[in-house]
Amino acid sequence: MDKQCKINAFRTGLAQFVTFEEDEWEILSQHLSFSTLKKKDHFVVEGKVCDYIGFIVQGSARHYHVKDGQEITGYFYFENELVSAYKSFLKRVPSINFIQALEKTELVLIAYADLQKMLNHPILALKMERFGRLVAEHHICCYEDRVTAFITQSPEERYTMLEKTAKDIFQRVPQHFIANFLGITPVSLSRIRKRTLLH
Amino acid sequence: MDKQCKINAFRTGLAQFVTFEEDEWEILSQHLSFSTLKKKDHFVVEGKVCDYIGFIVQGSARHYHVKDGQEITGYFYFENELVSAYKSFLKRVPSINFIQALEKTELVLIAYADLQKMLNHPILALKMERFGRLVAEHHICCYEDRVTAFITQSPEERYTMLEKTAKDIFQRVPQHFIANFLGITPVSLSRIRKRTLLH
DNA sequence: CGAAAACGTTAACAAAAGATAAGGACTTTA
DNA sequence: TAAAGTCCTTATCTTTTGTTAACGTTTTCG
Repeated sequence: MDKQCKINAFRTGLAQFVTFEEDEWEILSQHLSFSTLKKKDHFVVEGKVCDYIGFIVQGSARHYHVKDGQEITGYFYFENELVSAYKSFLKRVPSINFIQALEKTELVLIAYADLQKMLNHPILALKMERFGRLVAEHHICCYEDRVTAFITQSPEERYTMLEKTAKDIFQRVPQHFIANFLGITPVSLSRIRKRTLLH
Repeated sequence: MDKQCKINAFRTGLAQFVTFEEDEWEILSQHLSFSTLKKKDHFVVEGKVCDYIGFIVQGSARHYHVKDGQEITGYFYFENELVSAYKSFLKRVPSINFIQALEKTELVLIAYADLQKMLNHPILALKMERFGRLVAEHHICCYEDRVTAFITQSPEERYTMLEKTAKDIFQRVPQHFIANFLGITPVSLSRIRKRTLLH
């Protein structure tokens, strides 16, 4: 996949937050880099500071923790979404988790240092601040829903909801990752699926 | 409690995100309003759009959902913290939960319309965008930890962690609210406490 | 002050989830 | 292509949690 194609996809994807004018885009696009992850390559590893925000042009990834030698998947990322270990990226602290490609994945990257430059660039600053704010606000809304689900719903209800709102995820992601995402074990998810099939 | 005292507390509290210069503060402070909630007064109710972000000068509040006629407490707010139903506030949609004062609570408020004015004010815009971004980023980091706890920890581990990192909460908040916050029933929390006392 | 409400604990039972292991189907890869 | 690995299901057993209800204490409020 060539760079221009990736850049175009990125620009289109950003439009849900902010639209950049030609002169702005000129500058911004000079601060981008590109990456292709093979399946199982890592975008971030535990213990290292995450230096990039990535935009997924094609492919997917998962976010996971290692606890007692076991991997626990906490989140998925798909096309046209931003991916990063935000706390690590924003606070410059070592990541407590991994982010790994689920398949061959094409990314557009913004490095932390470049982002800071743009936030201090006279022409770009205001729009970049707004962009950052809107992205962060978007994530807050997603997180609100996710925490609400853990607080107010049973595992079975969370499964049913996921099945209703993002059925395709079951075609793209191994079921035991989804179980982790729902906060239960793979065995338990298998039981819930059987149980809910028979009403 | 008089206004000037509240304004000062607010300015100090904001310093963790952004510091405003005199001329900026001059403008910003004209867009503030003030409120005192009695115990059990609501800051937001389900079904209504949340029109304010509040800064708690004194007091505390809880965030709760009503499901099957039962209240489920999802979060607490204390002094020097911002409180709002963010998704409702940011996206202008009806809130799906309530926010209620746990005791007499003194607030400094920013109305949505005023915030928008400031975000478009030539002098304030950049700093307000940054302020908004940093607040949102701060919340993202909090949410990351909270979701991680649900994914990787058992209820007992979440209780132990809370007891270690925020012991004072048990003195300020009824235990059955904390149970909800941990994602379990009050009866279950009572059992966990007994169990963990005997090592 | 006194009645009502709120709160935490405990008990008993049912339901659900975790842990472990085994088996079969499907992929990957050497 | 054969072997190894991955993945999902199922079964069994244990542990934990949910549900409901009762009890005593404390707090709230008319």
